[in-house]
Amino acid sequence: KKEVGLGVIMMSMNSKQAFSMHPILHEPKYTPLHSSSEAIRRACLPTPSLQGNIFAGFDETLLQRAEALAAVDIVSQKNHPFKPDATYHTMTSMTCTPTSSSAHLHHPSVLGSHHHHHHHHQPSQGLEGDLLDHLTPAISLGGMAGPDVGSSASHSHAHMSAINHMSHHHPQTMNMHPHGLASHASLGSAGDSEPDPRELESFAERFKQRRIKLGVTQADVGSALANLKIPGVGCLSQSTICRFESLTLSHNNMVALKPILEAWLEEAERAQREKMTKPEIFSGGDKKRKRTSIAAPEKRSLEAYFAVQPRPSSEKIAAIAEKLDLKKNVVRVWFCNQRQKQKRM
DNA sequence: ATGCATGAGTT
DNA sequence: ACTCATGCATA
Repeated sequence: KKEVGLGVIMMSMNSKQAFSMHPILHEPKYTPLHSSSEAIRRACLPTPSLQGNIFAGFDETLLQRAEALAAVDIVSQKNHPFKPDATYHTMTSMTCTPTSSSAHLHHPSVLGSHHHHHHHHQPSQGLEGDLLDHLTPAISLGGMAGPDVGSSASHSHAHMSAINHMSHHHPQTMNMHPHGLASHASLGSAGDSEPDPRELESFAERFKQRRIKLGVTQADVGSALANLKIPGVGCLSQSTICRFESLTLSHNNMVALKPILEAWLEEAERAQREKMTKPEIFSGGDKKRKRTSIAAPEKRSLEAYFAVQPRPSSEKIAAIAEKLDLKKNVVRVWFCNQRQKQKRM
């Protein structure tokens, strides 16, 4: 896999923007593909095909039932005086974050690739699914302490990450390629990879432990990645580092990030002396985005709907939104995020 | 540590 | 309009 193949692969794929990216800054990208197997995953999920038919007919009924289910406990009074949702985005102007200087450089994705077929979990039903399972408590290392580490927390930087991305081919048809990232050590196997969750799990744990030992915060790691100058890698947020450590990322995402964080770790340990904080470039004021908060009762209803139909149609979303007095977009995004959540490791 | 959101790339 | 990788804002 590796880059060589890339060109070829890309071309074969769809033409379009194989090399997409922005003109200028761009980044090389190699890793590829992701999975595609969305379809596969879907198939694995419970209630595959039937849903369509069944639900199609009873839609409304089901919705009501789901809601009733969800409302069971709240039944009586549930009037919310104020509006639950409020999507206030305050970000007026501009779209992107101001901070980063440059215009946009987005290019996101790192991704990984492929495979997957893991089917996991049980979607719904049990309801919620709350996830917090893991063992590790929270640690929260509050301060870090370490060497210098600026700790400063705030940095802003917008996004710039850039890692690579690619595309892939048709979902079901093929599997694509592997990502090129290195890593595969063992076993050879033909080409690619082994996703091995075990190793990822142990690496994540080791990573966290060594990071703490170095006295570096998750945010510091994220911004320090840019200093590594790895081809398409820019910095990452504290959120992403946190998710990596707690394994709350998709398997592909974990696989793609591992080599990067591994590289940082080595470098950081080698140069234990200065890693510095990034110069924060703050550009002045920004407008902060306000986070929408969905109230508990509404959330319960959404969960009930999700258990019945994780992928509601646009019309259903609209109906749900109206019923719960939430904006349609908020409901749509909630479902997207919920689906993404069940795919995490 | 997580909830809600954005955006590129696909479908 | 969706999926995925990510991030800001926040609990």
